[in-house]
Amino acid sequence: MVDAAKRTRALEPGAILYRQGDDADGVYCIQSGLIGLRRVMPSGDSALLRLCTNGVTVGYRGLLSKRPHRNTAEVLSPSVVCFIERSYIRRLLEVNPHLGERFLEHSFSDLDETETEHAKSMTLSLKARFLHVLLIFYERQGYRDATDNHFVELPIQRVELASLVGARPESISRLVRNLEDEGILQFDKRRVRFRDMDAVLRQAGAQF
Amino acid sequence: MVDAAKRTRALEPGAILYRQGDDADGVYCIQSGLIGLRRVMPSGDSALLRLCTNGVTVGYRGLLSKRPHRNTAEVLSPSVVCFIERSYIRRLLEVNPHLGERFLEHSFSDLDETETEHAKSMTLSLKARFLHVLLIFYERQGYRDATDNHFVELPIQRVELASLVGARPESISRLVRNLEDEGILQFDKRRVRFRDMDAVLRQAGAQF
DNA sequence: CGTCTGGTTGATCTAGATCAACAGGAGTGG
DNA sequence: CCACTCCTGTTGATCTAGATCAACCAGACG
Repeated sequence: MVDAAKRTRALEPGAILYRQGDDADGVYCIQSGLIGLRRVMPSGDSALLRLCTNGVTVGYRGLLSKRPHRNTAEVLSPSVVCFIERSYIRRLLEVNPHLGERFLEHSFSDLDETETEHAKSMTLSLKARFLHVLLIFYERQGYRDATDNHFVELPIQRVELASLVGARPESISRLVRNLEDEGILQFDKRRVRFRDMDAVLRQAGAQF
Repeated sequence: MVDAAKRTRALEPGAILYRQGDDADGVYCIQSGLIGLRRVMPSGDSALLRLCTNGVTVGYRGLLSKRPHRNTAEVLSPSVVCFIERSYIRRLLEVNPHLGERFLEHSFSDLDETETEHAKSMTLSLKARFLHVLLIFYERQGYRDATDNHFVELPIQRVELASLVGARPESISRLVRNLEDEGILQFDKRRVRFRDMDAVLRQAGAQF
């Protein structure tokens, strides 16, 4: 019964959970890894709207609003994802009226995040926004080495990084170069070292 | 009883329903007019995130999530607004469990709108975004004259128009001039005439 | 009248886009 | 093992949308 309703899979980057425009047939609970929600515009270019990690559920909006998914959910780094069927969610909702509130909270937090991102994209420079995403990754995945230096391994490619802040990959390249020249960051492939955390916080607009 | 819990007022532009950071003490139901939700960034500059009109309720997120309001709700054109007290909403929620779902739907639609705006701000040009807001106003308030020309009366000032698309007022001025020179729009103070609706739709990115 | 507020205009500057070339792997296939 | 192509990222040269700064203008209003 539960076996039929729940399915857990390991997925590689590039895999698609659902596509913008599809009807929702369940929700996806992210056990580990990184999922990106992407919106493709009629013009053809796309924006990476949100990143989702451990413990986050995606696809619930399409399901509960009974409308097609507005975004495409795409695996960005190797992930383990649990799919839960529509019918099973329905039963859960009947049995546990509390669950509805949980979804409401989830929706509120998504709304918060999206509003904040939108406000930032309207007011902050590319540099500030880029530093902001680096800091978010650092918060989630960051670590320190023996000599207490701050590091993160970025889980996504440059193109995705660019699409996340609404820029072109070339601009990210140049920005990275500047930041290295300023001596506040150091990049080695996907590994980032924060050489001057204060400068980073300052230039990010210091909302941390 | 109800008199104490509900209060309807007429408000002039500039009035504030609640401020970003305030605790929520109720929700505001907009009977008529135009309310803007604004986010002020730590840097000091602000973005107009959303416009709300007839029949829309604002402030419910702060109330239901028991967190301070994230945005400031400000009257943009003369409005009639009904305030409903927290305690009253609570009672309604107990009596009518259906109301929770209504809020969930509302949150979903806010989320939809914000995501779409965010995606647009990341991919579309200022011109396209500006035309888009003009079209939204036209959808809501537009009319036609005797000879079937399309018109709207913009309910807000240039500064707000600018803040809505994340631009400076000067840029809006110049953009308006261009659009007039191209002959697709004509502005007289706050009245806009659509001289070539097809061109407008085309240049807006045609998501209508 | 002056002063204020909202809007326009001009001159200039710059962040970021665009276009094009190139470089380093990582496969893949002979 | 080498040659080939694909894929991601970097770099250079150039272009342009939009910001910035400053002046100015018209209407409202005391």
